Amino acid sequence: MSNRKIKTFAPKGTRDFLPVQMFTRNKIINLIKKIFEKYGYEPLETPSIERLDVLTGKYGEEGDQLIFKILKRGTGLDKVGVELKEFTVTDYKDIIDLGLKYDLTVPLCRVIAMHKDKITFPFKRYQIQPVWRADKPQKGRYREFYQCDVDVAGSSSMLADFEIIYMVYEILKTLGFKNFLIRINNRKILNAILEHCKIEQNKSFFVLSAIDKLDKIGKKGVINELKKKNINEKVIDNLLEIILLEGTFEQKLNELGHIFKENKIGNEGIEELKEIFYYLSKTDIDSDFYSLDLSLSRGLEYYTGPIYESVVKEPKIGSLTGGGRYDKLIGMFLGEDVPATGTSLGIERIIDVMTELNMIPETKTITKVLITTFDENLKQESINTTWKIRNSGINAELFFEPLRLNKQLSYANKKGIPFVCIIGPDEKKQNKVKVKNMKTGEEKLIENNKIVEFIKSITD
RNA sequence: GAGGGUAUAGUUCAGACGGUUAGAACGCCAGGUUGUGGCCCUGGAGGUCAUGGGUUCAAGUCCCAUUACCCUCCCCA
Repeated sequence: MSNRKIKTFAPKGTRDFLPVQMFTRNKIINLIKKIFEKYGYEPLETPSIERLDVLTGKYGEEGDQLIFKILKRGTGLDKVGVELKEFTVTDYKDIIDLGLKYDLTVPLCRVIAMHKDKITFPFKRYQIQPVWRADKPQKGRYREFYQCDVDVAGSSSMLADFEIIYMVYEILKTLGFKNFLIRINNRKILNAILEHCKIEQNKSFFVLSAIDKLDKIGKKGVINELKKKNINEKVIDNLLEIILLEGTFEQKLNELGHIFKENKIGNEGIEELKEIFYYLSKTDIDSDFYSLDLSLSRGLEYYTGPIYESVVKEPKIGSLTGGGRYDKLIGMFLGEDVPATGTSLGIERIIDVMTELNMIPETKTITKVLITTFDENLKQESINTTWKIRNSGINAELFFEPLRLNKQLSYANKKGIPFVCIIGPDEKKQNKVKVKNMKTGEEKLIENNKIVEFIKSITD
């Protein structure tokens, strides 16, 4: 053995998930999967890596920079000691051809374009996989994290958007969230507002991202931000007056209707939201859980219609889920537009928030029984009993080394295994197994041929 | 891309003005109990004080650089 140690640290923005953490992760993921499947959504997985041109140009300039890019084989740049004389990169494609996937929506679009003949539309799929962002990590933000997407492609119906929003509600509710808000808006309405306020196309991105910060930096903050971008004060006033419209969604939408008058895009957006809100109002969801929020814009460039995200007030961590309609994105791969809508659930953030709010009871182990090994002579007895219990479908662990009993019991105790089987000479003589309840300390001698039945009865 | 913080045992952290064998808690190992865990008691292992350089008679402590991680902004799940 070498006494040299490799310094251990996880790369920034990444984490190891130890068994105790995996239990809660799996629990949450399984619950989410079950709900997706209940609504008729089916699983999909795609590779970690994609061709770079599949990824770029979908997330905006900022997003493109955050894609992890992979050095092409054969550039020589991955070798040490090789002189690369007069090596000039004129195009990143010369040295990079692949990237790690940045989200699950773009790969979905690629899949739809590639396998259109095998897919029945509307295509309702869910996908739970890690994605990577070359970001600077901070609270609630990682460089490798799981996303969990549900989308429906091939339907323009607002029922699809409504169904997605309802699923988000059901998932958060089922996970135990009490206070959250699903904010809903529409890109068409935002575009109409920008048009109405006569904001130039090239400034629309800045304006939208400033407005999006409304609940974070307040009205004054937004005004400052917009002034910095040389937006005329009159325009700012006009803009904020609309964004800050008050009242129920109906009142807001009607007011927007008056403002837009003949604006076709704007009116389309209004009609879409009216439909979604109508469906929502007919459900069991308390209206406190969703609202029309005209300041919501969402960063990704590809959204074309209704957009939505869910947030919690405490702790401050950004959004838990986010999504919207993207009717043009698949067309970038296929050549013909396929309407689509969907959302992404941030599993990491959901878990972080649930942990911070103490919403997750700790699971120490999922093993129900430890079978101790008394000595070499009785080893086979323990093996037999272990397999008998396992074959009945109960999680059981066999202690391999015939160490002193206190070691074996201490192990069960530390791991939190609730029951222990002891098979020593006394038990063997009587053809019995001693079963100890680690919580109460109670012990019972059970007939060998009744052991499975007994374990079943106490572990249910 | 801009700014701030931190780096000492497996882990979380102490180490006033630089001064002799670097500490605690938890965890780990052994024993107290060779058929009984948790609690308690006793003992033990474990640190080139992130790396490299500098100042000094003397550096974990002061200075510089490097690296890593954390946090804030931008942006996002």
